[in-house]
Amino acid sequence: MTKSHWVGDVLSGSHDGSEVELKGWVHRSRGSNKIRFVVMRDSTGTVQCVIKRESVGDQVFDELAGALIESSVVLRGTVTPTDREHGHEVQVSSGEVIGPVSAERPFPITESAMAEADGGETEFLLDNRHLYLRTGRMTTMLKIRSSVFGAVHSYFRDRDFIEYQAPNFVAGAVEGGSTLFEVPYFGRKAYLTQSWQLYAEAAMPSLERLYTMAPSFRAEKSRTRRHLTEFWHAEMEIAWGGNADVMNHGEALVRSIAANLLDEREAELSELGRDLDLVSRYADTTYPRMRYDEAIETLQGMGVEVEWGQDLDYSKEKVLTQDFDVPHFLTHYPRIAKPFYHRPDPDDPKYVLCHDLLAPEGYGEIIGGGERTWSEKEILDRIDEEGTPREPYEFYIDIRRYGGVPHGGFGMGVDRVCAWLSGADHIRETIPFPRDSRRVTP
RNA sequence: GCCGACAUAGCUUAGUUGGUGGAGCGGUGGACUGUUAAUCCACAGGUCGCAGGUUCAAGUCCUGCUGUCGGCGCCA
Repeated sequence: MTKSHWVGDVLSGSHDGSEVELKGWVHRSRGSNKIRFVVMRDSTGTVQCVIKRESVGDQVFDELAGALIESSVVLRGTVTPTDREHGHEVQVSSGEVIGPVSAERPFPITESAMAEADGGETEFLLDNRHLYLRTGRMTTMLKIRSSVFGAVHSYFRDRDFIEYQAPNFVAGAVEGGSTLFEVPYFGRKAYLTQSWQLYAEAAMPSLERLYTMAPSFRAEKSRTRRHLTEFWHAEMEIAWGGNADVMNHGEALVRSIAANLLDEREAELSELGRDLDLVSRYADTTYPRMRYDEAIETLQGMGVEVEWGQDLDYSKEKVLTQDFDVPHFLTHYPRIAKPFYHRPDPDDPKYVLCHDLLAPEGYGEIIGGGERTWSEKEILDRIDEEGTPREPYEFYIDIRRYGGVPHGGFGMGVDRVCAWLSGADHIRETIPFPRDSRRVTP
């Protein structure tokens, strides 16, 4: 039952002049009662198949002519090169419908639904996400997504990082408590994890270089093109490394993802209308680093009202990044703006050793990371200074009690990187079944 | 949590100062031997989101509700 031939190979000319058996779905169908053109789709592309009544006989012709859009079919025939639009066609000699589509319930996603969406997403398409997945745009995006995921794994594995898994049910928060999803847990309360980080630090003394790519959950009621409540988080942690080491990995990772996309998915990027020169620039250029103070001065110089000590919200980020043509690192935030696990800068403890990587074109923050507070005294001071209770973090503090070492790591929003590199209008376009504050179905 | 917009056929939509809701796509039937979102003819398909109100009369005006979309705060 496996497939012997693929549409992509027909299109590339590998099967010119030979017999093929194509298995796929009817993308479009048109014709007369003597000749029928079925544009067949499989995961590798679409090809026009020509069915003539005189060649296949009445029974086969009528069966295939009656196959509505998205019916699954098998078509056998000879591949012929052609000057017409597709370059290659299949002259069908036989075939059959495998999974019909009934006229009472035709495939609901029509040209009009697609045309209006234009890469964006209507309520209708979100409601019919399970069917929208098989359209050209989503298929292309999912291939790009797969390459991004593959590039992340390759980057870390090529550098001897160990992939390491943390639990998804957790007892405490990494970020602010208000963004936690609470779930019933046998009469107690548990939460869905927001980050792998705290549990990764526990394995840092064991593995020294570790990474993961896993979902994180944040109950933010954010309704923006950059937010999901369930998003894919690529995180890493290294022992014996400081802020700059971590940042170097962040930059190298993002650049290798861009380079890999150009290598593997140039055609798909072009299909989405992405400017390949931009992606090349993201792969080839060094990402500048700017201290928080410098960013504040720049913003103030632009007339933006911002005070030292404030975290930079998206409106500020947007102004700051509008002139950037590559991602920029922002480093050394004031310690009052960041949580306790960020290590204060020994040169000036007003600041912490951290960094955010801001993507250009308004795609926002794609990486957040830094050096961890690693001595027992320092971590206890910072927890108390924040007014955070110690109890839930005892296991985390223990890591410092038994041979603490300098270490650090970052988290990268994989879906955001997909959105940015593909030029998507909305992060939702990059994930099969997006989850946000108002939608958990389908 | 806050601000804004929208809701008409399966889809995309038109609908004027309030006066018997139209079209394109998709579907059905028919015509057509090379179509490219095929074309042409015909047909079917509507609780105008829900509930009230104003009016002789509401898709249209008012109020409430629901849902969705966009944005902010927060973040990756």
